[in-house]
Amino acid sequence: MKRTIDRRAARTRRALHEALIALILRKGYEAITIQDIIDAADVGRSTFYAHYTGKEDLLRGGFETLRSELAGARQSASDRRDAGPLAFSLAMFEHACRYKQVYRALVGGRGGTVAVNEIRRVLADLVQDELRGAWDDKAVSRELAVEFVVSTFLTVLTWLLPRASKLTPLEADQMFRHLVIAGIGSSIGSTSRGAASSG
Amino acid sequence: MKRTIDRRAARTRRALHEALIALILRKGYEAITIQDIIDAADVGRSTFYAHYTGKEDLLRGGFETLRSELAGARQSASDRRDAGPLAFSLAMFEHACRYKQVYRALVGGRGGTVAVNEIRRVLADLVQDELRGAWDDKAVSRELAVEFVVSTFLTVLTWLLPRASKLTPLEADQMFRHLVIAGIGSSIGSTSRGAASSG
DNA sequence: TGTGATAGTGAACATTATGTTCGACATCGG
DNA sequence: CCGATGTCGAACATAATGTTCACTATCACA
Repeated sequence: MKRTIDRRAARTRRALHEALIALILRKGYEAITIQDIIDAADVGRSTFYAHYTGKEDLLRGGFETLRSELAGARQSASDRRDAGPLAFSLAMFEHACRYKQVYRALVGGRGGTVAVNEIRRVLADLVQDELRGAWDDKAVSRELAVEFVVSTFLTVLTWLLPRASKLTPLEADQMFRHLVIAGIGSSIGSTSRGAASSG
Repeated sequence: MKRTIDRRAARTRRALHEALIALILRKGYEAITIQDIIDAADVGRSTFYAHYTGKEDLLRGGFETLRSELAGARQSASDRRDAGPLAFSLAMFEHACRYKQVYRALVGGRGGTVAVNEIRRVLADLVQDELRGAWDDKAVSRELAVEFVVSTFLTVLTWLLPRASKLTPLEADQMFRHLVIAGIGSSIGSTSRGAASSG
């Protein structure tokens, strides 16, 4: 079988991904058509479909790099032992800060669904790893906790992106951790019955 | 001007909404075309566009009833004063439980984006109301807190729906409150830093 | 019950995007 | 150099969208 990828194929794929990003920045994900992409990438129509099944497929492919970057960041963080649990978050906020433009274009518009779902999956895998072996709760299953962590992260991220003029990744990370670990119980004065009284 | 809606118009709109729900249950939101809808509703094509700008618009319209139902439920709950803050959640879980089929079809598939966003908006308004006047936190703004509550609610809901064979709305509500108010701090070695190093 | 206003019909049309096919050509790796 | 593989690009089939228009049905109201 073929082990190494043909240069031409690699070139084509790279061109397509770059074109996609450029287009996302220019007009947002949703408005992009296949025609736009292959024009920008200077690639034949049939060639496109030889590689990807559609816009969505192409976008998804672009997240492989993110996945490995994050995995690496998390690894080194947990090696240094300076981040405690949820070590991924700071790395992710930093990543988002660096590629802010792309993130905003992806997450902002409502076309972001595909992208957000993909990010969600990448994160879910990471969090799953981190919570493994350190879970002790009768009220909430670990699966749900993973979803909770991921969705809170994304909430903070998408809330931040349109306003992230001066917020540093570190501050963002602190807000995230505050919410995820302590909830908002300390911030609403009212006493709630039965809510936090599990155990 | 016209205050009361013409019977014919009302009839048409109702037919369209019913058709949409039926179709959502049968084949999922995303796969539905305008043609499907007007066939099922037995309505002329031009008539459809005289009332709605598209599928999405039609769907959105259907949430007006949800909005008022929830507002009512929340009102009576806060009248009885038996729910503390976040009074909406139990009502919403009950609503979701009653219309489980529809919710599953809407939230489950990835076509659910439009629906989920709409639910998100309805909820955000409610939560906004409930958190008004009772917010005291330096670390997290109220706006973000609203987003946090809503997204946590939706996380619990979407996590529950595919498995909600035996969960009661009350139990769901407790999980939700636990997460939102106390976070997961008590379940992981929150301040410890060795907890996550599983490898 | 008649009448003007309003709503609905449905086929035709323009438009836009998708995804496939195929013969000819280019480039790769060996 | 050669066979395998990738690319081109135009043509095609398909499918959905949204608009138009002349005609018909129904409504609200006097």
